Amino acid sequence: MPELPEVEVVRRGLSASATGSLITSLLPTGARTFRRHDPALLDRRLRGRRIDAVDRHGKYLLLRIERDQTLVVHLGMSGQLLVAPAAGERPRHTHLVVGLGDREMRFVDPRTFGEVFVTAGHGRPAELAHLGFDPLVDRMTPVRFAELLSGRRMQLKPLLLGQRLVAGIGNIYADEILWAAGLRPDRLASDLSADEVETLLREMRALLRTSVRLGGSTLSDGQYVDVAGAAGRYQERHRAYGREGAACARCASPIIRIRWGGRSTFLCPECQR
DNA sequence: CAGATGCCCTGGGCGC
DNA sequence: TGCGCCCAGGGCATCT
Repeated sequence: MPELPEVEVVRRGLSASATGSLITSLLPTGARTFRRHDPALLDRRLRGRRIDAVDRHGKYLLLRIERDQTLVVHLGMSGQLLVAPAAGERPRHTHLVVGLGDREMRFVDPRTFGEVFVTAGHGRPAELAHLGFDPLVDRMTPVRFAELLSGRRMQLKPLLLGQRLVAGIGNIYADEILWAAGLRPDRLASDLSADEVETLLREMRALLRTSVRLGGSTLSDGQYVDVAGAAGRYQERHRAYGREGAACARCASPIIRIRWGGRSTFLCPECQR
């Protein structure tokens, strides 16, 4: 489940290995991967051009291509971007191959929740206009964050997951951030004190940064890996997600799991308030 | 407009 | 060993 830290680790890997590379071919094969436009557009807009830079907003990767094009990639639930020698065998569920001379970038996505599209310009794509701020890229002050929260009579977890307020947080990091901030997932955003708002913002940034530093979270399904195929280590630092029945690292009470909005939520019922 | 629900999809784990 | 079932959940459409 690639969320912001995992996508950032992929971004760094791509930035290091693909920046400056010439796109020599494009082979889009996955029908569901290309749902915004005709996949033939990729070849017309990108072939023969270089990759200038790799940016990210929330869970979206933004590959900046010469002559004002952006290749947007969302990994969805099971997507991987792998850079490998072009000679090697491609994994099952490879839906796009971007030729980079004697290497290639492969978009692999068994569950096809991911998406790829091309858009004009090097700013924030219009398709991503609905996204909120990125906690590691955009400037955000506690005062401004408090303003954004004060108008929302929404519970914290669905608000963090919604992408409209803040972009990049999914189910794992929502639970981890709320545990770190000591806040219950069903607290209303508009009811937080100034101190709680500040704690939430601080813990969100610190935790996401630490996860990036440790290479993100690779769960037991081994689904998430970086561009070279290596797993992350942040799952060893999880304090709530996936820890039903384990002792809370802060108060030693058992972590509980509840079904909420059709998905799992892990929390400490004692010290998250 | 917030909030709930269902759908898309495959692989892995589990019970029998 | 095999089969059916359930679960993982991001984003979006649809409805109230």
